[in-house]
Parts: sequence; structure tokens; C-alpha cells
Amino acid sequence: MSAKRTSLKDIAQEAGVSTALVSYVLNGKEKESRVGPEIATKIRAIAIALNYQPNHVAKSLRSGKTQTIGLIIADISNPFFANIARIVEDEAKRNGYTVIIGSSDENADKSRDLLNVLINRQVDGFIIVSAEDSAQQVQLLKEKNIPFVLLDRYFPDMQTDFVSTDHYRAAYDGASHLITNGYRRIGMIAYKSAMFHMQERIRGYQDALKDGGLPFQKGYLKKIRFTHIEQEAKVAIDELTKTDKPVDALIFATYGLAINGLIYLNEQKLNVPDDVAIVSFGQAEAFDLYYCPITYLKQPIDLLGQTSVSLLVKKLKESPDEPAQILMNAELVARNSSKPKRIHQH
Amino acid sequence: MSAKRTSLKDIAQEAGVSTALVSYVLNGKEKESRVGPEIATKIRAIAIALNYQPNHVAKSLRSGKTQTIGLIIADISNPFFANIARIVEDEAKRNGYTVIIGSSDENADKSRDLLNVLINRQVDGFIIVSAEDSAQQVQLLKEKNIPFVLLDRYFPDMQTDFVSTDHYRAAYDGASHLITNGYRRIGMIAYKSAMFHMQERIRGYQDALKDGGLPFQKGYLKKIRFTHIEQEAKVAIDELTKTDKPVDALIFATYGLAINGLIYLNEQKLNVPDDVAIVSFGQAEAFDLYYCPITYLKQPIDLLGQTSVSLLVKKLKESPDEPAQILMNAELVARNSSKPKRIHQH
DNA sequence: ATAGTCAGCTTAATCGTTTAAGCAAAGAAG
DNA sequence: CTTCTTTGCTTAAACGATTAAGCTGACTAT
Repeated sequence: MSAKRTSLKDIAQEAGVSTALVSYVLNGKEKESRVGPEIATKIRAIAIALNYQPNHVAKSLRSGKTQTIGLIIADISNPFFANIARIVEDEAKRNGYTVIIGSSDENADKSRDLLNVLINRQVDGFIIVSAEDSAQQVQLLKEKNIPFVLLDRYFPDMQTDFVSTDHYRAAYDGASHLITNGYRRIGMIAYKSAMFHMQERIRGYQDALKDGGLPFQKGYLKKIRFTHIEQEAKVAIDELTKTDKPVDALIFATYGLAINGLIYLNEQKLNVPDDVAIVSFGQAEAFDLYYCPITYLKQPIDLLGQTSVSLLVKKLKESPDEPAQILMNAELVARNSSKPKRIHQH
Repeated sequence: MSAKRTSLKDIAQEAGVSTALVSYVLNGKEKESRVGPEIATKIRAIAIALNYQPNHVAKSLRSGKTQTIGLIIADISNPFFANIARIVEDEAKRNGYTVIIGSSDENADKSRDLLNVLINRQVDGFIIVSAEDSAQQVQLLKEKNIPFVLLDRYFPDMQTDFVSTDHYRAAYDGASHLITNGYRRIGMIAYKSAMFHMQERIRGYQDALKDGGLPFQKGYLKKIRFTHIEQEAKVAIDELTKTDKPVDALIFATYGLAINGLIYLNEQKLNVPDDVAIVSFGQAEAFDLYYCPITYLKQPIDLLGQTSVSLLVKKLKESPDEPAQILMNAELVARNSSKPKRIHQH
């Protein structure tokens, strides 16, 4: 049996004083509370001798604050989110907070469950990468006055704090880059989703084409279901490549789409970039390791994570009334997968 | 301002009874506590009407149980751990537990900090992928009678619960596979580490060579520092390949080593598997996406994660005295990176 | 001498639950 | 008509911390 943890009471007993005094001393409130210097020293010594560690649960009950942040993401096993999670974890720790991570699988029901569980656990606030159809949940948080910051995705018609990449501009940059490098039949594979960030990526792609003098071809934009990536990605790529006017470049709107797509391109012996140039969202070792390193839109993950935490922490401390809305730019990292097109036969 | 959460007291007041009764009813203890059926029904109705959500913090304080598991891993942004984390998260949730994840960066000090923070947060138990030099910390947990299960790595001379891959056998299988496929100069790049799992991987490699009739060459085993992977991996590969007796196959003892190594092999225009065949530990999309899909030792991640959780949960409930020690086998997934050697000139 | 001030403590309420113990009324048993 | 049992509830302590309010004795000022 492990000896019971030492509590304020134990220290108080040992020092022959009340717990109140001990609490004052150990919280550095000796001045305001007029604690005698000798007894203060004695209390501190005993606390160290007994290896006192404050009971966080008791503190939380009393204060109503758990010093805990809930982080809701789509899936921790996706490298983008795993990286975000790591940054958030570190930054939160620096601020004295602990993080509880939950994966929503882009699913509104799971997301709701997670929020409820974490609300019952009395997390002080949330950082949320919102899932499809979760606008109402976010609205509810707002109404309940539960502090939160949206990360990476936001709802344009809702007044909330958020930290996000400028998805429109990222996609626009990606497509423009392909145009600059000589590609003319540029396709995009995206998710079938009403979420704003996905819409923005699509809009960016379309606008870049337009501004580049390329007519937008409906058939070059494929929207596939998140729940059926593997099958539908293949179909989409077949439809984009096995026609008389095949695409010469392809933008993957997410990391997951890219992985599935690239594997299928390999299977089909389609060469990157000679048959199809590639630009992708997301980022992971897989892109470096591909035989032809993949050009990608590098989101400022560190900054996104850090900013979201510091914003939330600030909100928890000061509860400012003006929501902070921060957009950051993705950086296009040009690699061989989108190098200037050369004319070739094969 | 959000209306205050409803507490037992609120329900009690509304129903005109004491909080004790409400507690009994809402915890399904009406029978044992002889609560009248009408009042029970009434209490339940009011609880629903007021949307009562129990305060988890208060419960925890009273019961001494937080229904929380601490998961200590090396780094959540490493896909192996991210996958583990996801499994653990899901499995824990099924058992009514919440998970707090902490990244130790394979660093004993950080690991100690994390443990302390989480102990103060009163987690009920730990699942730990132990870091270098953390044996003493684990010993301390044992002495303090804090329940934990070691995951993926364990200490052979310490009696603890653990769930791990049989690293020896995995490495043995990997090396044997290369021998079977005709490779004769098989190198290994491992971490310079005293950790048992790494020693076992090295031992498995050596024994397989011996049993395959190949003399173990000291120069073919490279140990590099975790803190300097990038530089030292390059040096190691140079030393293994740029000699008169270059290796014809290479085993990477971890995912991180493989990523760095493969990128460098690319840079050096060394072809897989014609110049060097590859077998690696770890697992991730990157291996599928490589121009020559990488043969890897697939650890039973799902089973590892699930078993560690159920073991811990069992321990928390029943505290059995016999530690459970479970070894699982990795599966060799053979791909082109280690296909039967063909004699060639280039 | 007497009130007032202040240093240095203690008391006790509080956060929201759980639960052992107790109490009162009604019914059963003798 | 007692006594015992059972039913249906309440009381209050406890978990470990925080903190407003109060108390005591010493010192100061008048």
C-alpha cells in the first residue's frame, strides 16, 4: 500500500497550525495574509520534507477551473493533426494547462459526444478543428459562454475566435504555380463537403484558373466522400486521366486524398510529373520520400497551434469581448512534382 | 453569462427532497437505499428537465478516482505513436476513461515531469512507452503503487505489467527474410541506446545472421544518437555503402531512422532494392508511397493498444497481484524493397 | 486608563458529490 | 398493547483546497 499523499492538513498538523495558514504560505500569500515569517519558513520546510503535492482535483472543485484544454481534431493518427496536437500540447504546458485530445473522425455525432464528455470534465476551454455539420455545436458553445477557439476551419457567418490558414489563397497559389510552370489542364480532387475551408480551397483553385486564362472545366473538379476515399479516389483519377483530354496536373485538397491518389497513380504507372504534375495540401514525410518529392502547401502548423493556445489562454484570463480572427498564409514548397512542364511523348 | 450548471442541490430543491436521495436515484441505487418509486420517478424527470450533468471534478474528489489514464509516449507526431494514441483513446473511451497524452521526447527528465504533472492531476493509472534512462521512474511508480502498464518497451529485470512486441523475433524475422532472398551483406542502423527493445532488435539481427551462416561484421552495425539522427544517419549510410564491401541490404531499426535513411539514399542515387534492399521497423503511409514499397515489420498496433488499456482497466478494478506480461509478434510485410536478389551490374 | 490599530493566527463556509448513520412513521408479530 | 421490522426519508461528514470573516493579544495613541 502506498502511503497516503500528504495534504494541507498533514502539514498543518505537523506545524501545529491551521490549514488556512499553510494554504496562504504555499500560495505565496503570506504578505497579504500577515503570516509570521518564522512559521512561514517552518511550513515551507515541512511541505518539502513531506513532499507535498497539491491535489489538483480539490483545487479545481474549489476554483471551478481545471487548467485543462480540450482539443477536438478529426483524427490524431493523421499527421497534420498529430503535429498540431504536439504543438498545442507543448504550448499549453508552457502556460500551465493540460490538454485532453479527442478525435471526431469528421463526424458531427462523435464531435458532440466529445464536447459533452469534456464539458462534464470541466475543461476550461476548447480548441476545435470543427467537423462537418458541427456549426450548431459551436453555436451552442457560444451560447453557453464556454470559451473556445476554432482552429484551421471556421464558419464565415458566425462571430467566433479563430486561427486558420487562408485556404483560398493557398489553393490559389497552388494552382497559379502550376499554371506558371506550364500546365494547362489542371484538375482538383477535393472532399464533398459543405465546410468552408474546403469550399475556399475549391474557390481558390477556380479563381486561379480563371485569372490564368484557363476556363474552369467542371469535369476537372472531383468531389469525393470522406467515408469512401479509397474507392472514389481511384474512380476520380481514372476519370481525370483516362480520357482524350487527360489532366496534366492535379491538386489534392488534403493529405489523405494525396496519399490515396499517389498510391493509385503508382499502380497505374502514371509518372509524376511527366504524366501528371502534383500539388497537394497537407504535409508529411511521405511527400519527401516519394520518388518525385511532392510540392505542397505548407501550413504554418507551429504558429497555428501556438496562436490558438495563446488566444484561448488570453480568453480564459481576460475574456475580451472582441473575438480575435486570425488568418495565416500557407507557404508553397515547390518540389519536382510540379517542375516546369516539358513537352514529351511516351 | 451562461446560467450556472444544475447540481444535485438544484434537483433536490425542485423535488423537495435531500441531495442524498437525488444521488441515490441518479446512481441507480434506489433499491439498496429504499427510495420510494414515485419520488424516484419525479427526481429522474426533474434531472432530465434541468439537463443535469454530474460534476466530474466533485465526483473525482470524493471517490479519489478521476477515470483518467495518462499515456506517456515519445512523440505524438511520430506516426507509430499517433496510431497507438488513437487506439488507446478509443479503447479507453469504451471503458469510460479519458486519456491525457504526454510526449517525453525519449527524454528522462521530460518523462519525469510528465509523470509528476499527471500524478498531481490524479490520473488513475498510466500506459507508458518508457524513455531512455527511465527505469528508475518506473520503479518509483511501482513503489508508490501507482497502477501502470508498459507499452512496447519493458525492463527485463523488473517485474511489471507490460504489453510489447517481441522485438527480438521481429528483427530475427526481418534479417532471415533478407538472407532467404539472397542478400549476404546485411547492415543495420539502430539507435545508440541501452533500452531493452533496441538491444533485442540488434540481438535478433545478429542471431539471424549467425543462424544463416553469415559472420556478424561489427562494421555493418551502426548505432546513432537519437538526438543527431540526420547527420549521423548520413555518415552511417556512407560508411556502409561507400566501401569496397558495401552492404547489399539494410535494416532500419525504427521508423525515424528509415525516413532519414531513405531520403539520403535517394540523394545518393542508391537504388532500392538493386543497390540496397531495405527492411524497416515502423509503419506509415510513407512506406507505401516510396517508389519501391518498403518491406516492414508490422507491429500489431491495434492489439497492443487495446490490450494495454484493458490490462490497465482490469488492474484498476481488481488490482490482481500477478503482473500480466504479454508479448506479441510483429508481422513481416514483404514488399519490393526486399525482393529476391538478382545479380546485376550497373 | 481606554480605545484603537495591527499583527498573527483560527474558524468555518464553500465547491458538488457520496454514503454511513440516524430518525420517524407505519406495519407486523407477539 | 407493546416490541420489532421495515420503509422512506434526512443529516452530516468527508474528499482537499481556498478565503472571507472573526478572534486574541500586544502595542500605540490620547
